[in-house]
Order: sequence, then structure tokens, then C-alpha cells
Amino acid sequence: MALRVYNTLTGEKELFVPLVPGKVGMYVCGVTVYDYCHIGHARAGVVFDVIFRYLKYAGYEVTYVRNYTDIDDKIINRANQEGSDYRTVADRYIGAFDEDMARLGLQKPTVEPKATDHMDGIITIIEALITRGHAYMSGGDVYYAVESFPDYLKLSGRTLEDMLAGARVETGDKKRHPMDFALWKGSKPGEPWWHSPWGNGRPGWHIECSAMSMEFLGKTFDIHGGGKDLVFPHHENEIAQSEGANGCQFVRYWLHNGFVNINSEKMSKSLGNFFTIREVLKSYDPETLRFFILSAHYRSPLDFSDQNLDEAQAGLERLYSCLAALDRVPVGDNGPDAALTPVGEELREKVTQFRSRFIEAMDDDFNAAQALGPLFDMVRGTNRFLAESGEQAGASRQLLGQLRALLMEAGGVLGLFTVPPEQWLAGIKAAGVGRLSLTVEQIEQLIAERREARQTKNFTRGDEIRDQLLAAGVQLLDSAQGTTWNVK
RNA sequence: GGCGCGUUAUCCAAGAGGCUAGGAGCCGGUCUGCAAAACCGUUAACGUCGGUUCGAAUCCGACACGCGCCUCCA
Repeated sequence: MALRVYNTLTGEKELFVPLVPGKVGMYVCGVTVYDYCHIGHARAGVVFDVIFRYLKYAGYEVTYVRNYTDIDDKIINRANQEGSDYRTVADRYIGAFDEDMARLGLQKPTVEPKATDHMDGIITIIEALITRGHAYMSGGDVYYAVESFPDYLKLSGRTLEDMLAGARVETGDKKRHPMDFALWKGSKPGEPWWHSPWGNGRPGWHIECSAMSMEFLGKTFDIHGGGKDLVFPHHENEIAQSEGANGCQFVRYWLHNGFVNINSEKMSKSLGNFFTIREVLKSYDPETLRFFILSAHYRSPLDFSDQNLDEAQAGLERLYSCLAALDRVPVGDNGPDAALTPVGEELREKVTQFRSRFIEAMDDDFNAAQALGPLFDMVRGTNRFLAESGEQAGASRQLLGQLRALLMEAGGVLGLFTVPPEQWLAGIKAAGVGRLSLTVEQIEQLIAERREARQTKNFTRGDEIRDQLLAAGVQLLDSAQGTTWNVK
């Protein structure tokens, strides 16, 4: 099997063949830095992080570029609101973005360029567009003439007529066609500006991505990604700019992730129904959020809710618990594994098939949700084997070691299992304690009281304490070694 | 209005002509003073109506419902 990816441009899954064998150039639209990131940004970040990781896992040398758009109307507005300047706002939210993405465990892209560091490239492309008749000056601005580019809207599969029908497009007096868009905006008083052949001003939205991708990946490159909402106008306009200026294909494979929904409705700034990443990470572990994102295919909508996050946590906990159980297996001798029981043979079979099943899923348009299946399968087999062999499990350490390595290998691609299992499990518990009305001391005290009651066979009192704690959200776990507890 | 997408069991969610997805839950079992937890086992589905086919969640058509884009958005 070979990697196949869904290309928005053709609307089909295609065999992935990079421009240069063994190498991949990938550009993903980052963020416009004017506010904290929400869960939608988290999804895009995680999805393309996994794509980046998988391409490397598949043996490609990947150049991954993810930009910061650090000059834009919204940044300027924000700066005006708070009485600072665009640079202050941009730098603050670049810092916040980096923090959020690091917490979600994203690997650093190869390059993370900023729009304002690429003014020369931006100006060069606009000049080329004017020369080739794709752009025109008007009232201090420069606009792209969409009618000059026959392929315009090929990505979203529409026509200019479709777009205008019933649409609320204002016919700005500066534009020749209502769909024309700004490449360069003349600066108004008090606004940041850069020198250009068309006077002082700043770039329009879209052009920075054409400039930065060309700078680091060339005129034609393999993968361009972003959220579905960028298909139009952002990516459509990038195509018009880059292909208009260079006269050659811009991007070979367009990848777009689906939205995060709240109650089946798109999460967005304008609807005001969004959660920031940092808000969510107050109640949920970052890897849980990551796991939740990976539990649906990247192009499908993903419904965000506490219930779904809780389920994701339960799933991830199952995986981590298995890893922790493997760590507790007593070390056997270094000799060959003991003869396996039927249950052991079954597990060996799962171990043998694991990698090909995992790769098959990921090769099919990065289907991480499907790739999770073999992980859980192997976990079930492991639990079963461990339960059966008990103290003797150490005699099969080669098999178990191989199994653990495979789990970690898959975790490396998905960005999971980055925390030592016992520590992760302890972290989940600690987070739960923070939400309780009882202190750890009070809980321990009650448990001690219960132990005494039970020792004197006063089960009524013992059960009373157990119910009391349960009502407070504390779940007791009795075992031969004594009583421990968990937050429910 | 134009264009596009989706509808899978109690819930979440893969699958895209014949091949066990998976998770949570329910139920049964092991364990336990009884429970809980953990572990094991197990259950069930393809929106509706037609069509193509030896065979359809899967392909085609109609309908219903939901959603998205057409305006800043990951």
C-alpha cells in the first residue's frame, strides 16, 4: 500500500507522489495573531502535526512551513482598541500561540515565517502580477483582477456567477469587479506601513502566504493545508496570486481539515460559541484533547462537548493503563520467551500484524481514527494475556517488550504517550482532586476510619463512609494491598 | 437563491460492493463481606423509498432531516 490523500482540488483521494522523490514540501496556514487560539486552531494544529509526523515516519524528508500572519486589519483594530501598536499585539499572540501548540505537543515546523519579514517577496509578486496584467492600481491600493485568471475558483468548484448570485458583495468604487481583492492597501494615518512602488501601505490578506511559501518551498510544491474555511477566499486567492505571477502550478495536493462544532454548529468567532485552548486545558489534559481530535477523521466535523472529552479521556486512560501494566511486569530472565499459551499466541499474532494495520489506516488519507483500532486491539490482547499469566508474564518479556515498543512507535506518530504512564495516570487523578470539596487529608482520614470499621466487621459504618465519599466524587478502590482512591 | 457535504446500534466513531473496526454504555463473568474499580466476555446499526448487482452502509435516483460555503474565520 502507498499513501493516498484526499485532494480538495480534484475532490478525490489520490496516490501521493511528491515532486521530488523522497522529499515533501508542505505549507500550512497558521494564524492571524490578534487573539488567543480556540479549539478550531487546536484541531488544525494537531491534524497537520500528525500529517507532518506520519510523512517523516513514512521516510520522507519534509520541509514544513507554517506562517504567522502578523499584519492585518484585525491586529490593527485590536491594537487601536487597547491603545497599543500592532507589533505589541502580534508578538503577544505569537507567544500565546507557541505556548498553546507546545502544550498540545506539536512538533516545531521546519520554518515559521512572519509576514512582516517578507515584504520584499510580497512586493515582488505584486509587481509580477501587475506586469502580467493580473493586478491594477486604484486609489492608492492594488487589486487582483479576478477576471484575468480563468482558473479562479477552481478549488471551490464554483464560478464567479455562482458567487455573485444572491451574494452580498459590495461594488467598491475602487474595484473593477466586485470579487477583486486587495493585494496592497495604502495606509491611512496612524496605521503601520511599509514602502512600496505604490506608496506607503501594507499587504492585503492572502498575499503573504504566496510570498512565504514561494520563498521556502518554491513556485510549485506538494502539500498546502489549512481549515476548510480557508478554501474560499484565502486559498482560492493564493492560487490566483501564485499561479498568476509564476505561470505554473502552485500546489499539487490541497488538504483541508473539518470544523469543530458545538451542538452540531460551527465554532467560530462571529457566532461567539468558541472555547480557547487555554480554557479547555484547565479542565482537560492536553493529550486528552489531542486524542479527542484524533478520534475523528480529520475531514469530518468534530463535535466538541464535555461528554465527548470525557470519553476521550476514558479511552486514553485505557491505553495508558495498559502501558503502566506493562511497566509493572516483573523482569524475567534474558533467555528466550517461554512457550506461549493460546492466549499468548493470539497476542503474538496481533503484535505481528500491528504495524501493517496501523500503516494501512494512516496511508488511507491519514485516518488516525481508524489507526486507533489496532492499538486498542493490542491492548485488549495484552490485558487478557497479563491477566492469564500473572506472575509468569516476565517469562514473555521479549514479546511484551516488542509490543510496548510498537505502542510507543504508533504514539510517536500520533503524538501520544509522551508522559510516563504512571505519571500521566497520576496527573489525571491530581486534576480531579482539584475539583473536589474534600481535601486529600480528609479523604485519607475517612479511609482510615473505614478500615478500622471493616476490621471489626462493622460493614454498615464502612459502607456509609464509602457512600459518603462517593457522593463527594471520591471512588474507593479496595484491593489486597489496601484501599486507594480515585476521583470520579 | 447558487454550490457542496453529511445521516452507521443507547452515545461517540471507522468502513465506501462480499472480509471482527474501535471506544463509552448495557448485560453476563472473575474478584469482593457486599460493592466499586480493574480485567474478561457479550449485544446491536447502516435516514426513507425505489433502482443496478449473484450480492449494497458501500454504486445510481428521488425524498426527508441536519450542516457548511457564497462575508472575517482553523
